[in-house]
Parts: sequence; C-alpha cells; structure tokens
Amino acid sequence: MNSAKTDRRSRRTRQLIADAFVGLMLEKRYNDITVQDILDRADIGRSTFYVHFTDKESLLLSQIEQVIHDLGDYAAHQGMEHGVLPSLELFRHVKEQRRLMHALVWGQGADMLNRRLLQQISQLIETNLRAMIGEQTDISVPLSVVAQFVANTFLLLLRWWFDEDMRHTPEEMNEMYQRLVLPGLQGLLA
Amino acid sequence: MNSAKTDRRSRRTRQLIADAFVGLMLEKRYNDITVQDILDRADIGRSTFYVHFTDKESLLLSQIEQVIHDLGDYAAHQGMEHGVLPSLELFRHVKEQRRLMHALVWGQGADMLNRRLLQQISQLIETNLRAMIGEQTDISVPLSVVAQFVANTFLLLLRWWFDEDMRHTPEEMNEMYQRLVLPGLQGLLA
DNA sequence: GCTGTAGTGAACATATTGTTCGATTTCTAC
DNA sequence: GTAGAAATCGAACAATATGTTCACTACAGC
Repeated sequence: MNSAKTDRRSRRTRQLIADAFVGLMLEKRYNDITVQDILDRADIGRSTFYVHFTDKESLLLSQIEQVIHDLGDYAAHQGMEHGVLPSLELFRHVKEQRRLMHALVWGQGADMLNRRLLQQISQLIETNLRAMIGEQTDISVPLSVVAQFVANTFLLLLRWWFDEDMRHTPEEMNEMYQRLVLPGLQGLLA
Repeated sequence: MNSAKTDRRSRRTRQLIADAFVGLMLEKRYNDITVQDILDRADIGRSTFYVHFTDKESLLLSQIEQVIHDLGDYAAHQGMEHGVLPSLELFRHVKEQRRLMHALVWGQGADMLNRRLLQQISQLIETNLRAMIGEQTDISVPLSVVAQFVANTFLLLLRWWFDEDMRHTPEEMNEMYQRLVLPGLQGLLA
C-alpha cells in the first residue's frame, strides 16, 4: 500500500463527515445532533464514522482544534506591529472563513446559559445606559454592543474569580472591573 | 385537598432534584449527566422526576431562570447610583450564593469551544503584552485577566457580528474593538 | 487482473429516554 | 386515629441512540 493514496481517500471521507457536521451545527444544537444525522447527511456508513472518530464529541473537538490552529497560525503570521492582537486582520480572516467559525462560535454550540445571562445583564445595562446618555445619540459603537461589552467583561471576571477559588475579595474584583471597563465607557460617552 | 400542603411537598421534591443536579454539575459536564444520575443522587423515583420536569433540559433551564431572576432582582434593588451596573454589589451577592452560580456559570456547563478559543487567544495576547510592558510589573490587574479581557471582547464582537449577518465591514468591527478595549488597556499600561 | 486498504451495512448488545399504571406513602382535615 | 386526596414509587415498556463486530464490496496502483 501507498500511504499517499489511502490518505487521500481517508481525508476525503473525514472531510465529508466534517462538512455534514458543520452544516448540521448551523441548523441545530450540538446536543440535538445524532451520529445518525451525520451519517445520513454525509452519506457514509456507520462503521466508517467510527473508524475516523471515536465519538461525536471527538468530531467536535477536531473541528475546534482546526479553527484554533487556523486562527493561531493566521494571527502569528501577522506579527505584532498591530498591538496586542492583530484584530483587523483577524476580523478579515474570519469573514472569509465564516462558515466553520460561525457554526462553532455561534451556531447553536455556544451554551445556553452564558447566552441567556449575557442577554439579561446586557439588557439591564442598556436600560441604564440609555437613561444616562439622554439625547446624546452620536455614539460610534451601537449601544447594545456597549452593553454587551460591559456584561461580557463582568461575566468573564466572574468566571476567572471562580477559577481562582474566589481568593479575591468582591472589592478587588470590582476594582478590576472598573479599570477594565470604565475607560472605554467614558471615552464613548464623552 | 388544600393546595398549600401539597405545594410544600411538591416544592421539596423539586428542590431535592435541583440540588442533586447542581451537585452533579459541579462534578461533570451537563452532557455527561443522565437522568438516572439525578434520580440516584436525589433518591427519588423516575416517574416523579418526569412529573416535575419534562426533560433534563427543562431542569437546566429552570435553574438558569432561577439565577437570572435572582440576579436581576438583586441588581434592580440596588438602584443605579452605581453607574451602569451595580458591580460591587453583584460580586458580593455572587460570593454568597456561590454554589448555584458556580455550577451553572463555570461548572462544566460552559461550552467547550468558547473556553478553548478564549484560552488560545488570551495566550497569544498575554505573550504580546508581556513583551510590551517589559520590566514594568506594577500592574493592578493580573496580566492574564487583561489578556482574557481583550480576547473575550474580541470574541463578543465576533458573535455580535454573526448575529448581524456580518453586515458590517471588518474595518468597522475593528473600530469598535479598539474603542472598547484600548482605553482600558492604555490606562493599565500607562 | 491482483492486492490491499478503506468503506459498507446489517446485526448486535447496551444504555438512555420518556411513559404508563397500579401500589404505596405522606399529610391534612375531621 | 382514620378517611381520602395528592404525591411518590417502582417496575415494566417501547422507542431511540450508541458503539462494536464482521463478512462484504469498491477502488487505486502496480
């Protein structure tokens, strides 16, 4: 056997599976996708699937790693003259590669709770913001984005806090929150 | 029958179920928890579970709503003299209520991909940051938090962009990114 | 056309889900 | 303390999903 040929065939099948999976991820939630769904869409045999992936989850993981690798590669090749993150280049890159990214980052994969929490807290913030700015309407960033930005940072700090076993005091956490969020906020509302 | 009495019994059972679930969420991922696990831990009958919840998911949702309701209530009662978000009060509140919040917000529920993406991008940023600040070590917010803050905001914008069907250009997105993130960043590194 | 690797599909054991229903427990009202 | 309603129990059930096995077919390269 010549590994080149078999690899090519093999990779094609993997790709078929991955494509079907990504397509499904854009339509329904990860949890609602069955292996059978994937087999049907990719039109491959059940046993073939299990030759390539041990699991539905390992398929998900392989796709995640794909995106990560891709993005990391891209970012690394942009150098760092752009500050801490070559953000513009990444936004462009994502726009080109949108399908896979979209399916994974925001397809139904993103988990319910964080979405729900973000939504609720953002809404609260947006109300407050609206009351504060009054008639001042020429804000360069949509208000809903600003609200989500604040809520998102708050939730991030919460998670980090948990990770650190809540060693810090609420006051310390609040200090970090303010240092991170307020400057940007003031700049926008000025 | 008097609905007061039955309600009390019923609520106790619901609570048993919820407690068992939260405990399990701290130990394993949502997907790996079976209804049977919950029954065993709560020590209740299978049919009883299905009297109270139609689904494993409806149980999750009810817990999420609980947290949301709780948090919203709390935030609302703090008034808005605190800026856009009564953050300090919320951090305090969370610390007291940590179990449920922890289980849901960062127990294994938070989805894999976002965690992984955040981790990877943060790491890239942290490296860059470290190179930039050089010997300057007296930063009030841990560098890893700053890195996660930047990465988290970037990912938030990405998701928002998807939600808006990518109507905006990468340049516009980047503009928002910079307006939100840079002020805080400069303040810290100054 | 032979050879070997990859893919096939049917069959299988196992596990999980959600439902049903009669028996049993718990609790209140009397 | 007893009747009776509501809640729980638990065993049994059909339906579905999972992951494995194996004899088979298909096909690329020599």
